[in-house]
Amino acid sequence: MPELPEVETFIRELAPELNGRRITRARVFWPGVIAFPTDEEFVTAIAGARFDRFERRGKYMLFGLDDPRTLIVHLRMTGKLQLAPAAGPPAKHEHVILDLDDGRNLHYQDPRKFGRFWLTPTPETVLAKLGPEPLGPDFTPAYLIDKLAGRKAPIKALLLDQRIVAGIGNIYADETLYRAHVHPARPAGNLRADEVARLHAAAQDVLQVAIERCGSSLGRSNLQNYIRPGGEQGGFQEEHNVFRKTGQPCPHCGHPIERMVIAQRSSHYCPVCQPDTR
DNA sequence: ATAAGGCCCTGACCGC
DNA sequence: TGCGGTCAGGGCCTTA
Repeated sequence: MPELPEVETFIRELAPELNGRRITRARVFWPGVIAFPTDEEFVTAIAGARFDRFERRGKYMLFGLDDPRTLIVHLRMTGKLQLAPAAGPPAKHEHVILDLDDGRNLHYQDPRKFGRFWLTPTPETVLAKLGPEPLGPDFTPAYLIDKLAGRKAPIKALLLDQRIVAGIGNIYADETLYRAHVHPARPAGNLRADEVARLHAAAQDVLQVAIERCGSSLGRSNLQNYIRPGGEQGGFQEEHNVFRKTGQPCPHCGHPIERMVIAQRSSHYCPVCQPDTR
């Protein structure tokens, strides 16, 4: 599932390919994917625009056009952008195709149909509720201590809350908690300051290395698997310690990794290295 | 304000 | 082999 490192990889790898390219035609095969404006308006309005800016905010991709507008894409669970030579009819689960002026197509595929596109001159309205970037200057230990203070929700749930910090999903929340030796179910407000500081550092370390490894490719099927825009896999799954490793030995102590559900999400942790001190 | 649960989606997987 | 039930989960919504 695409989280911050995967989305960052998409942007980094698409930017040099798309920069300066003009969209000659847009096709939408499932209207629900266009969150704003309507799908018909989207198709008309984006034709002729040229890509010239590329950013990421949390798990959102921002494609700036050569006018005040920005194309925003969120892949949610199973969305994929792939750059390929123009082909014939749309593949299965293909919801958007942008024809480029170099003869290639930008394909959007999403089996679960959770991902969304926005075309807007005011991207801040889409991104308004997001917390700070976890690798940016506003995400400090003091900030995190303040945001968690008094909260009774499990720390895992708050790491997933994009209003607190933007870009962490289920994979990197579990890996962060493991690295910080914090049990996922502990009430966030009960964490000591040094534990929150460890979480802050662990989140930054995990995300930084995951970006260097171009994200995590895993999943039970090719459909769900995260694939980079040119078709290559990421590499960080080889460095996962706990995520989807239930029953396998903890890399540190050897105790079997356990699984529990928190905030309706699977959580994987080592009960020895991440003691439950609730 | 916070916490918890439901919803959207569909392919994979499991048990019979 | 076929079939029904369950699971996966990001963001948004409703409820308490």
